[in-house]
Amino acid sequence: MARKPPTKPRKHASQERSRATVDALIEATARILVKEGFDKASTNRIAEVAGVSVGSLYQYYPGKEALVAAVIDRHNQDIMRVVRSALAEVASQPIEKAVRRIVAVAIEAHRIDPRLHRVLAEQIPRTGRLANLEAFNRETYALFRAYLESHSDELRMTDLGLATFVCVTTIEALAHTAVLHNAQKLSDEAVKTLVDEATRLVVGYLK
Amino acid sequence: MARKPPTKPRKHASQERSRATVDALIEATARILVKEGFDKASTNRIAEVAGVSVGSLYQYYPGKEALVAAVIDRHNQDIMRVVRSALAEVASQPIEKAVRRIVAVAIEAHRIDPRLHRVLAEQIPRTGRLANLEAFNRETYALFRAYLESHSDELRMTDLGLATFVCVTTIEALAHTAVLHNAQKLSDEAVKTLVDEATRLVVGYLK
DNA sequence: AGGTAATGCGAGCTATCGCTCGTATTATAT
DNA sequence: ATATAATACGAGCGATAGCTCGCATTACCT
Repeated sequence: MARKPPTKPRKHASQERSRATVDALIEATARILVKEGFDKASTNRIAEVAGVSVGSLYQYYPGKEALVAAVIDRHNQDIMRVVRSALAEVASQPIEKAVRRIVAVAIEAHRIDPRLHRVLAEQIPRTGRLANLEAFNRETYALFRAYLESHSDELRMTDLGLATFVCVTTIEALAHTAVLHNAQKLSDEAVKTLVDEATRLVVGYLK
Repeated sequence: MARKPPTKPRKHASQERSRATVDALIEATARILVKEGFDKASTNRIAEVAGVSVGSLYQYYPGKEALVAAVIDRHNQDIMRVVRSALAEVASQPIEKAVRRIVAVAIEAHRIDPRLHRVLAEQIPRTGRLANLEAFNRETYALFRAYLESHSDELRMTDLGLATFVCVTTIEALAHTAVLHNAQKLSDEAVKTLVDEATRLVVGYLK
């Protein structure tokens, strides 16, 4: 199988100057990924775009995979912020209303910088996906499952783990596919119908 | 954005000797993808593993992307053979029975050489996915939609295009995720429950 | 002010990649 | 048997990648 290059930062930048450098590197990586594609994201090019030398780059990151991982991380945090707050806000609502909101948020989340999201979705498998995406998924699973548990009286199933798997996978796939592969399906009107459909699908399954 | 390298074969091999060469190249590409990862699949390495010279490789393919595309093609044809026959066999059955079978087949299809499937799923975006995966999806969509049309009296929705999108996306995502990310969920028993759940999900949505 | 640590620099080494091209080998046709 | 086309070979070229290292610059401390 494939090897796994290191993705951890090297030196933890302490002064402010260096933090600016690190930011510039991550930002440059994101820009290149979006505007030039993964293959052009060489360490030399990243450093150039960031207005920083390769040497400095290697002081903070062991290679380009680590930079990409950092970008993924930042993006995931943006997404998780939205997801977390939505699931908190919805905790005490009945299933129908809650699911509808969750579906809407899933679509919203995929629309955070969708061009970056697309490139990352394509490239995540090639990077240290373990820590990043897996952690992201675990948290989503945990949050959703917690919701189901606290509303188990409204449900008809016993295996909440399985139910979580089915719901999260379904919602994520619908949002993902709609946003990334069917850009035209995204007039506000179309989003509304999609939310309706997905909600019916999931709610019908749950109760 | 990124450019798109050519993926069409060059010379159409006519003699038998050359067809053997082409086969060896494709087979070697698949083996390397599975056992060493996408990054190691250089043209030099592919030729080496195939027991063929680089020169010969470039007589038939313009580059490694084309080889990968060929592997994808072969794999997709394997899958589509299964999917097509299942959808034909199911054409006259009622929704419940048909969906159950389709879900089972989706899982089966994902279990055709799953290690190869995984690498391809990861790498398809980087290749000429247009012709390959898009064509595959179009056919799946068309086949499934045809089924829905001929059973529209059992359904309660009007927009069959949307329904197809929802069903195909959902079934594919559940099968894909279960097979690729949750290998342990795949005891025969677990597959059975998963099929049950997915069937309930989709059938409940359709009628 | 002077000293030390942190940060930044970038020419350039090595490795590897994609790919070509002149040549050798094998098949087919007559 | 000879000619012609098809196929195979692989050394090696130019490009580019990842990465290091010795040196320059800037910040911090007392």
